[in-house]
Amino acid sequence: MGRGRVQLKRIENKIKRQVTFSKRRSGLMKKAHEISVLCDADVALIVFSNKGKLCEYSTDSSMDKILERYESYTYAERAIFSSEADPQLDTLNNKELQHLEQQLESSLKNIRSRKTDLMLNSISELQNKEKMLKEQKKNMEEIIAKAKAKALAQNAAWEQQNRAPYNSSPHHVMISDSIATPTSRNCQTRYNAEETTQAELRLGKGLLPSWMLSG
Amino acid sequence: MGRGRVQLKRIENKIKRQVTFSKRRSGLMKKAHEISVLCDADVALIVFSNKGKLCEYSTDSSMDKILERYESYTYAERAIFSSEADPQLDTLNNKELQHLEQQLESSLKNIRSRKTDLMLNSISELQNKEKMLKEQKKNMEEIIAKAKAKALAQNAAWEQQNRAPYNSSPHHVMISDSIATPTSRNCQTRYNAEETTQAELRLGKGLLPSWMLSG
DNA sequence: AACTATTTATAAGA
DNA sequence: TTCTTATAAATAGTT
Repeated sequence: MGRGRVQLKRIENKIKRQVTFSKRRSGLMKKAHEISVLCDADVALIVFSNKGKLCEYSTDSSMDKILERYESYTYAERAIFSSEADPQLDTLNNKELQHLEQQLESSLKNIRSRKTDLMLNSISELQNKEKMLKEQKKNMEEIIAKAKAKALAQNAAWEQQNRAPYNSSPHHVMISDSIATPTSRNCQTRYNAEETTQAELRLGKGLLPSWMLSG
Repeated sequence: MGRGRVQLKRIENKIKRQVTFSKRRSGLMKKAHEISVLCDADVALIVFSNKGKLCEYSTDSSMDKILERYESYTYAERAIFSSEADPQLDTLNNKELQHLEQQLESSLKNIRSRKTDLMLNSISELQNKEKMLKEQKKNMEEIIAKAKAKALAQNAAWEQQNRAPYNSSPHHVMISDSIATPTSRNCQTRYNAEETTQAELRLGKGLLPSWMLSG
């Protein structure tokens, strides 16, 4: 009922899921109320959102009464099942379940840990690359500075040797154009980059990630 | 939703009521299932028909679990409300603990999700930086190449103007020394730096947030 | 939080 | 009950 067909599977987008939940919850509550009134039925509806928030609806005879009614209704079934079941088997099953739970938790832990490792490796590699590139950049800047100095010295020597200004001037201009201007532009962008890096390092070296505290 | 508008009041005609109940019950169950799947919610739906027949739906975590969860959830609330009257409530029982556990699990979920987000952001930022630095590097390489070409051209001009080899040679050597040789030398050191740095980073030395390593 | 194009649910009829 | 169909309602995507 909407602009697109809906696939019956978990909505992965968190925002979308939240919105859909909100809309459908109210729709569901409304329908629960309607069937309750129209058909004179006792309805109890309990919904825990993905985040653990509780929403409930119950016919005016109240939630507790309906749940009690439910319990008593299913009591017979339960009695049959529990009397049929061997008490020793029951215990074993419980233990088995506990064991299974622990195994699953352990697996989950491993998966999380591997995921984290992968991401950390990725970050570490990128940090290496950054460092490397910065070094290269620094070196090249030095080279450019040196070259510029040499060029200037060369021009000076040229002028001195020729003692005529008419042909030394073009050379000087050409070289400073090709070296000086781009260098200063690149210095600008470099400082920006360093600022962001410092912010990140502060995060990295910090004792406690502040976001953990905000829940 | 049908051929006529529906009044929200008990359907007096018994047959009609029965039919409507049957139709709406299945619709309600369907919707309960849908929100459960789409929004990853825990849903428990209990319907007693006018005649006392029980129909139920619950998310696969089972009716009992959800009802227990509901009890524990509301138990805490009740405990809080009556805590003024009863000072002995600080003893935590199973249900309270269960509720607490669920709340903590929910928080943990959020924290994990935010941690992942942060790491992904970090990776993305570093990738941007890498791109930027590579661009800068390329620019500088071009600049160096240009400068070198200029220098060579300048030397050629010098030689041509003076038509004497004795003073053109020193200039040429000087310039190629200041540009070509350092470039290759710096490439060498760069690779060394990369190797040692990577070893250090794998150990999480300094550059990595320490809290990430316990993962 | 509204809007609206669509899909879905369902009331009535068979 | 079940199927069909006209129509009311719900709602997905959008603003």
